[in-house]
Parts: sequence; structure tokens; C-alpha cells
Amino acid sequence: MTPEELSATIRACLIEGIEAGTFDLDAADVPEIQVERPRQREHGDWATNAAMLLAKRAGSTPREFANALAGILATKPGIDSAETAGPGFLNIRLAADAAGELARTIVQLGADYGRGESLTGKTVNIEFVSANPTGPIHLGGTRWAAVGDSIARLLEFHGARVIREYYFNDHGTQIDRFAASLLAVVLGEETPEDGYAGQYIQDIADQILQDAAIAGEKYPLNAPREEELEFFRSRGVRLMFGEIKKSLAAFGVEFDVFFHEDSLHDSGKVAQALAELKASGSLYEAEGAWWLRSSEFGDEKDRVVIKSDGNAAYIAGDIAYIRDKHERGADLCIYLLGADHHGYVARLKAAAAALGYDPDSVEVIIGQMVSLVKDGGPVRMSKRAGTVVTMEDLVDAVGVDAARYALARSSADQTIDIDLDLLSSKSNANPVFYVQYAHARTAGVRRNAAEYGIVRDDAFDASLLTHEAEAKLLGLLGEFPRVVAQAAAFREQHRVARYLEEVANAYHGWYDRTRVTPQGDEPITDLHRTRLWLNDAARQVIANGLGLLGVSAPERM
RNA sequence: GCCCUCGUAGCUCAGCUGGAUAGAGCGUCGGACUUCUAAUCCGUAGGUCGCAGGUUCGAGUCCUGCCGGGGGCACCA
Repeated sequence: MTPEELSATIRACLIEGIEAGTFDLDAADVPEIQVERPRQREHGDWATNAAMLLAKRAGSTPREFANALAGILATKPGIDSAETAGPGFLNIRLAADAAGELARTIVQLGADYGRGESLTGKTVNIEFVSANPTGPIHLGGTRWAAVGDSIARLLEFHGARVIREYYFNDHGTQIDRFAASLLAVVLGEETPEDGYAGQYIQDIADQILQDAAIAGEKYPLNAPREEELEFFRSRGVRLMFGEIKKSLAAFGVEFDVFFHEDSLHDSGKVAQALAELKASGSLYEAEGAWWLRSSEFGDEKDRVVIKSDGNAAYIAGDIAYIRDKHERGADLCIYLLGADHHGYVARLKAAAAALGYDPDSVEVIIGQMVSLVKDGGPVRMSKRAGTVVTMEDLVDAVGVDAARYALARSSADQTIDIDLDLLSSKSNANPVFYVQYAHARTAGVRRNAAEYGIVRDDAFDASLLTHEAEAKLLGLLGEFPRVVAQAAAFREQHRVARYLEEVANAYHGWYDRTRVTPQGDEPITDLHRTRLWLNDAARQVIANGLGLLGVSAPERM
């Protein structure tokens, strides 16, 4: 019996009680019943606080109400016992076969176990990383890659059509500075003010010159500076773009759309959106510039959209971009931004509102910073000095799985430390190995069972799964759909990781205390076969969960 | 000054959007491999949940105010 089925059963009992006059309530007042796993195992398999929520309205006390409900519930099939506890909790114990049935359900559902429908029919655009093509993806961007892709997978698991999108700011002063920095190293000049430094600038400049030489092109020496800059600008951006795409692909993140800010300007979409806003009165002219009335939509002040020098401000592109995303079918636009951009949230929502969209169709997830620890101390990173740690560095040091897991297992609200020594260790201290090892163990058990000739389909007797460790494991496996549903609803991928760590722990404990294969000359019994179902159910849940995090589920380690 | 965010075991962090005696891993200490991988398991110790009020049957969770860390407050992107 799944928690959902139990919840429905309790609800049916309430309706039954109302019709029998036991509860002085209206059937329409009965809410969705929440069941939860009690912290203390002695409290039973599941507990509900329904009586505490409803007693007042029914003119009863929580304990009385719970007692009456328990009386009805205890008669239902699959329920072993139901008893009132504490202030009015109802502790429920499932019959062993009802609890164990879940193992077969999970195996039969396979990769679909845990899937939900809450976003079916919705199209969600999720934009993340979006690092400027002025350098490699640094540690912060790597975090959003791991988190964003995992959230995308969760939303897809709940039925959404998801567009993973990367926005390239290839328009504006950052790019100009990047070009100027490339030119500077070629000319042997100092890095310009607000420019970019580091070995990669030298590498890219060398690459540009080499490519040009191979193509028989000459770099425009002694040409007007504008021409020199343009030469390095276009080639540098293209090379950097290629590097970024390569890193992301190696990290296992596949974007559906790489969107160039330039294209919004070139296609006239920016001009068109701004013309609309002028017509609707959302833009006004003052002090030689054009302003968006963002303060009318919740921002703390109005924002300049067209600067007094006639150039578009950054937000102009974003306005057109929001329109473009909606026109491409997005019902919801999610942005992952670093904490240093939180001031931008109100502006984005205001832009959406000014365009006539629901501000809630723009959702911004603000993530905190990542820092690096090595040899027990912090590693200083400086973009100017060129000592940033890149996505590639991290993957080289610990591998994709450890990197993605470590970055996804914490709430985005939390600043995190990435400890390189810990992530390359193979022990409990490194959670990704803990979880992956549990999966590898399930696979090992399955291989051994096959060698013994234990065949799952020969028998399944749920009532045999009576061991304490089995009850614990089954209870956790049953929670997977709800963990996924909450993770998807709150956009909190870390819940999946934390849950998997619990499942891994329960599996390791079960593995330690029970056996799937017979010892010595023992004959193969239905208990062995039934346990193989449970083993495979645990494997399936861990594999499904790791899949949502973009982490591999190895068969052997 | 204003805004966002965090503050939970020695350390790194969970805490299921208000529920029972606040959890996990690491680190302490002590146990468990002749039979499915010990990259594991079991036990032990460790807490005024930053502080002070409030809301209610009940608060780590919600509200207010302080304290402390981080981030942000551009006609930069």
C-alpha cells in the first residue's frame, strides 16, 4: 500500500463516519489527508494528524476524534492496527503483505516510479548558467549547471515540457573589455582597466592568431583600433562559446537553446518591444533617457531602458527576451541567478508585468555562492588574477558524478564549500559514493541471485517481508513519489539527494541483516525470491533518484 | 540606511512549506568480515535550534525587533 492509497483510505473512513453520524462534519469539509512517516519507528508505519485538524470543527476533542477514526480504519483491509497517540495523532501499522506489496509495484513501474502529473501540459523555460563568453565557466556557474539541470529533470518527471536555455550576453561592454584584453596581450600591453587576465586570455589570443595564420588571414596590424578590436571580439567570442559548450556537454547538461542577446537586437525584437511599451505608456522619457515604470510593478524605482546616449541598457534585451520566451510557448520562465543578482528579480517581474504577462510567470531562483576548500583551508579565487576555478578544473579533480552530486545536494539558499579532498575520497564522508555504492550493491546482489538461479517471477509473497529492516526500507521507498513531488513543486533538487542518502542507509542496513541468496546448503525459498523483488525495488528507486540529479548509477564500483 | 539570504551537535549540512523525545554523515569512543563488495553495518557520546518577544492546543519552522556572517542597492552587464 502506498501512502497515497493510505491517505485515500483514511479519507473514505471519514466520509463513512460522517454518513453514519459519528463525525459532525460536512463531507465537503474533509481535506486531503496528510500521512507522514513518524520519526520513531515504534509509532508505526505511518501517522496522520487528521484528527487534530478536524476535531474542533466537529465539536470533539482530538483524542476522541482519533479514537473514533481508529475504530473505523482498523477494520479496513491492509491495516494491521490504528491507535491514538499523544495529543491526537493516529499511528497506523500496515499489514505486512500490504506494506510489502509496494516492492512489486515499484519493480513493475520501473523508471516511471515516482513520476507525477502536476505540470502536465505546461511548458517551462528554465534559463541557467548564462555565463558571459568572456571566460570559462567558473565554480558558481557550475553550481547552476548542476542545480538547473536537476530541476529541469524534476519538472519533466512531473509532466512539463522543459526548455533548457542559455543566454549569451554577447552584446555590450563586457565583451568589449574581453576583446580589449585579448588585443592587449597580443600587443604586449598591460591588461586594461576592468579587463580580463589569466592564462586563458593568452591561450585564446594565441589560438586566434594561429587559426588566422592557418586560414591565410592576417591579423589587422596597424589597422584602426576599432577594426583590431572587432577582429578579436568576434573570434574570441566564438572560441569561448565553443569552450563553454564543450564543458557543459562534458558535464552532462544539454541545453535546448543557446540564445544570443545580439539576435534580439539584430532581429528588431528589442525595438519592437520598446515601441509597444512606449505606446502603452509603460515607458516615458526623462532626463534624456527612456524609463520603464517598473516602480508601478513592485520594483523600488523606475529603470532606464534606453540610455541618454541612445544605447539600449541591459534590461532592454531582457524585456524583449521575456516576450520572446512567452511567444515560443513558455507558460513559466524560471531563471537561476547568483545572489549577486538578486536586485534584478523585481526588475524582471516588472518587465513581465509591463508586457502584460502575469509576474508570476517569471520565477527567479536565487542561489548562494560556492567556495572552495583544499587541505582544510579556503582557496582564494580572483577573476582579475586569473585564479578562478573552472568547471573543467572541478571535473578533472573529482569527476562529473561527484561534482554534480556535491553541488546539487545542498539547498540553493545555502552557501556551500566544495572540499576537493573529500570529494575524491571513497568513504561515507563522500555522500555520492555512499549512494552509488548502495546502487552497485543492489546490482551485485542481483547478479549473485541470478547465479544461484533465483528468479524473481517465480514467486512474490509480500507477507514474508517481516524483518524490521524490511519495514524501514519499504517505508522509505514508498515516500519517493512524494519527495519528488515536493522537490518539483519547490524547485528544490536537494531533497532528492538527501532522500537518496536515507534510502542508501536503509538499504545498507537491510543488506547487512538479511540475505537474498541462500547460505551453504540452504534451499532456495520464496523468501529469497521475494527479497530479490525488494532488492530490485531499492535499485530502481536509487537509479530513478540519481537520474533526477544527473548522476550515474553504476552496476559495479 | 534599505533589500535578499543564512545562523541547528566540534565540522559539513538535513529538518517533508506548524506536529510526538530536533536528525544524518564526518570527527570521538567501543564493537562486527571463513559464505550476496567492510567503499558497509551496529552501539556510544555530543544541542538554551544566534538572542528577545509574539501568534496557538503545539514553533527549529509563521510574525516583529535586535545580534552576527555573506550578497546586493548604476543611464555596468
